[in-house]
Amino acid sequence: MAQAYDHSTIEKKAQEKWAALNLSLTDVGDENKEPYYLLCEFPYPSGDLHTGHWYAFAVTDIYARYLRMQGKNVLFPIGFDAFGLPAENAAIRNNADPKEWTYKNIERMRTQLASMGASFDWSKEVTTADPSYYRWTQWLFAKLFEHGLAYRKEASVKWCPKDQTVLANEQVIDGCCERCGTPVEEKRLTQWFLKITEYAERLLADLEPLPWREEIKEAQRAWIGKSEGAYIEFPISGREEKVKVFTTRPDTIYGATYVVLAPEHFLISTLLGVVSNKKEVEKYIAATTKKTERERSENKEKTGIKLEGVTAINPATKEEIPIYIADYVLASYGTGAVMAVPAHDDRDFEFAKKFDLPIREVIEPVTGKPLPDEQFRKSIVAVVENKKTGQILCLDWTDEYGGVLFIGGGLEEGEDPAAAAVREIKEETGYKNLRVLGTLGKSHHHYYAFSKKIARNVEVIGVHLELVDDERNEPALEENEKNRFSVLWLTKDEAERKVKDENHALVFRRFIRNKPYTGNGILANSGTFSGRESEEAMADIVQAVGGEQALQYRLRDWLVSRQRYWGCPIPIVYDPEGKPHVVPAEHLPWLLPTDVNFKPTGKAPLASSKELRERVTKIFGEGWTPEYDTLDTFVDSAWYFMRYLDPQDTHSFSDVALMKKWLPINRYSGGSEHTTMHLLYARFFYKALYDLALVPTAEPFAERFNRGIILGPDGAKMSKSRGNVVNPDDFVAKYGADAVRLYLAFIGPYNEAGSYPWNLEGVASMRKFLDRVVRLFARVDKEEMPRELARRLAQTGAKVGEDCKRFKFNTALAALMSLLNALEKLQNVPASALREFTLLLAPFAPHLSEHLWERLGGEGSVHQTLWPSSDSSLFAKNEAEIVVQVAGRRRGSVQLRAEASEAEALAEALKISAVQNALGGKEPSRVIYVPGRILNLVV
RNA sequence: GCUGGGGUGGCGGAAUGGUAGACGCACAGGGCUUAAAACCCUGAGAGGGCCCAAAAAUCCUCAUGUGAGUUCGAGUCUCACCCCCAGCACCA
Repeated sequence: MAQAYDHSTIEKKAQEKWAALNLSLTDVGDENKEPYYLLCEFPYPSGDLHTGHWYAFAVTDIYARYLRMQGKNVLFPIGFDAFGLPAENAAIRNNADPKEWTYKNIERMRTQLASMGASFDWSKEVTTADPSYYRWTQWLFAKLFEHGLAYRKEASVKWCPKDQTVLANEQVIDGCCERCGTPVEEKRLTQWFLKITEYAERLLADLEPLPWREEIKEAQRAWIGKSEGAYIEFPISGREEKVKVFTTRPDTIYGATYVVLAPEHFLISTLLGVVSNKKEVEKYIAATTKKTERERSENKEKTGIKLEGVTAINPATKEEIPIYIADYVLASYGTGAVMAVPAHDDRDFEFAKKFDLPIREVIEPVTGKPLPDEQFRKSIVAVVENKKTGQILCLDWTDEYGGVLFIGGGLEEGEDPAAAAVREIKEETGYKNLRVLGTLGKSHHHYYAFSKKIARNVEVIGVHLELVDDERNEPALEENEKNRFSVLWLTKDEAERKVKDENHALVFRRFIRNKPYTGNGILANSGTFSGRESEEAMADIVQAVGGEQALQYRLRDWLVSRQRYWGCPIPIVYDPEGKPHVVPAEHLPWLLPTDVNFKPTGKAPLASSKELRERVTKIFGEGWTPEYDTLDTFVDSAWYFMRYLDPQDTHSFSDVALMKKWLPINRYSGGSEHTTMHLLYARFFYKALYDLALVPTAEPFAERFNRGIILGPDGAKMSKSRGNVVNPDDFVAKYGADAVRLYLAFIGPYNEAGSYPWNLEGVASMRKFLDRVVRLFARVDKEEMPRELARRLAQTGAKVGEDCKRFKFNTALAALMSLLNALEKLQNVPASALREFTLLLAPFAPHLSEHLWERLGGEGSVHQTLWPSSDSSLFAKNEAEIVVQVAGRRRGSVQLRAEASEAEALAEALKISAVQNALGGKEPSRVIYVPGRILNLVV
């Protein structure tokens, strides 16, 4: 074999050595070294280590090893997120014990994780399915319950009919179960919730100062989904009840021409007594509640039904307006009821069109910015449609300020806008037969008419017309309008693209695209508020209609009940009256019973346990009953990083002093798929504990890095069905773990969530690099280190260190490769240079580096040695290549002393013939000189 | 649709406003070899000019999605547009 070393022997030996030296064992009480807590998301013990695991753990391990060489006391723990569905599903399939399945997998994964050379501190291992762990999950749940942060309510929940369980909102993707893809159903059950909504504002605000990548923060913000608005009550005519709505646009209330309730709205049952179309309404509600979430959102065609015989009163206009029920209003957001303003909301507009409801414009859009000395004028913009060809009539203005516009023109004193539109069209195009389809409310347009050199403030009325036939006269153009434009018929798409004028575009959008105006503007038809700016008047309007300013969040409380077996039992028992009580601490861990039937029956598996019922009776008395649900596994993983500090603690979930010392976590490395769920839950949980004075800081993670994903060699996501799954073990066997680590580090930047195809030649090329390193070591000699080489090593050391800090392992490795290229060119390779090279390589290829370290006669382990400190005097260069540019283009370069003066540099530069050529005999009019870098001669 | 992140060779990717394409893959030519593999050396963004001819060096032009702008100098900053990816999405 042409490989220069035997990786299996070397790797085995190195791992044994590290184990004997307790290399990755962290003394968390150490007071001498600076603590650094490096956390990886812990794996689910699915049984086999795949490429994703390697990418997650082996690459982060590089950083752990680097930090140790920086003299840091590094805590780099690992554990298993061991509760969850796959174990239970496997158990159902094989009629086995989920516990056995899980622990067998954990055993297997421990060996596999060790094989990558990851320097985890196994003494801190945590397994969420261990009673010694979940005892504290239960304890923490009890704390939340005692402080009102865990509560029970009957709620409409997402139910997966296949897995026979309730799901969290987050586990529903496009209306389907995240795990099995089955469309979810709605079910009303009494469930446990954690009050994450109470922390919405702080989860949002505390995100701001965190130095995380914007995409991570933005995803969390979107998930929390804050909006500012107001609650406003709409009285129901002749009744006590009121419809309370949430709106972000109280300024549009004068345009609210109906009210809509969600089908689940609590008022409906009362109102059903008085409506005259009770049967139809009930039918509609039955039909919509039967629909799955998916069906509701898939079919965006608006449906709904009017409540006949009852009306609401618009508190602003005092008008009676109809009440509808429609499933486009969500019961779970705001108040489950909305005031509909069809003129200024897309959804209400669509609904109003379908049910033929009045559309009242109360916002006049404003385009352009007010200018000094404006001339006021009234005008029209006419959008003429030829329904036969689907084209729109436009004018192409040929003068220099022109462009494509619709027909526009001034309104004569007292003239009807529609009539003015017809007149303008005739004058400018000659078309005779037009039908007016509709007109729009006013908008305002500020602009500067260059051709006339005046600023204008135009009040525009949009008119929509249809061309009846092609009959046409000569246009009746005024003298100054002749030859200044041509008539143009454009398709709708062309017209949309070519008509740039903002105000014209508004009219087009409204008539042709059938979209309402949803922006701000000047209030109209709004009583005493008419004429004011919509944004500015908002607060006054809320006050005038007796509303209250309010915030709403998209985030819902966290549903944590699961009707599954393999999870942490909820530590709750019910007294004979059915009131919940927490299981007292002395009875924790509240063990998961083993005498259960976990075949999916639609009932919680724990309900089949005789032992659990007897346990409750025995401890609490006759008539007491257990809670049968288990906790969402996201609860288990919301606090595991605290347990790592003190995993065997039997008195507390973690140690106060250690938490104070080690939290917040310095850097949390994980996958982008956990940005919204796990990361948000963990932040919430931590904040709740902070408020109970159980943890020392308000945020758990100082830094968060999302890594990317490794794709198959074909550039597609790895999947068994595609047959593009790469098994890292094959590569480890052939090229060694070090080569695989190197390849994953080199594949792309680790500090961003990109996606990188696995190159089948990649690992081999890394092995080639390592083989070259080994061959280089055969050429070691005792020469003194030349200064130039010492500098090169120092520079590389600094570069590699910097890149490691930024998780840019790809460029760190590139620097090492360049260094190797340079070393290979040397006649004599000094041992001291090889020693330093080994140190720089150690975090990346830990096994081989250990071997080479021994060959060089190094003491102890290379991984216990400090990173080479660089002598800063080495960085001072005495000579530098100065690039010479003429007018910003490179024309050559000169070698100069670093401190050379501009005059010296210029003199040298002028000797270059290419520079002379480019100057063309002229003297440079200006010289820019950046010492040590560049000399730019401007002609 | 909204929000965020991107767009650089055949590919993965590099570049504090200062030599664009580091480093590597794939590729081509050469060496070693009976031969192949392995290994080593060399080349390479595209185009052009120079030349009897070929090769190399040197030289010139064009090149970081498109178009404009700021600057002595732009992959990097500003504006507009196009495209890709991710998150959210009937959230009032």
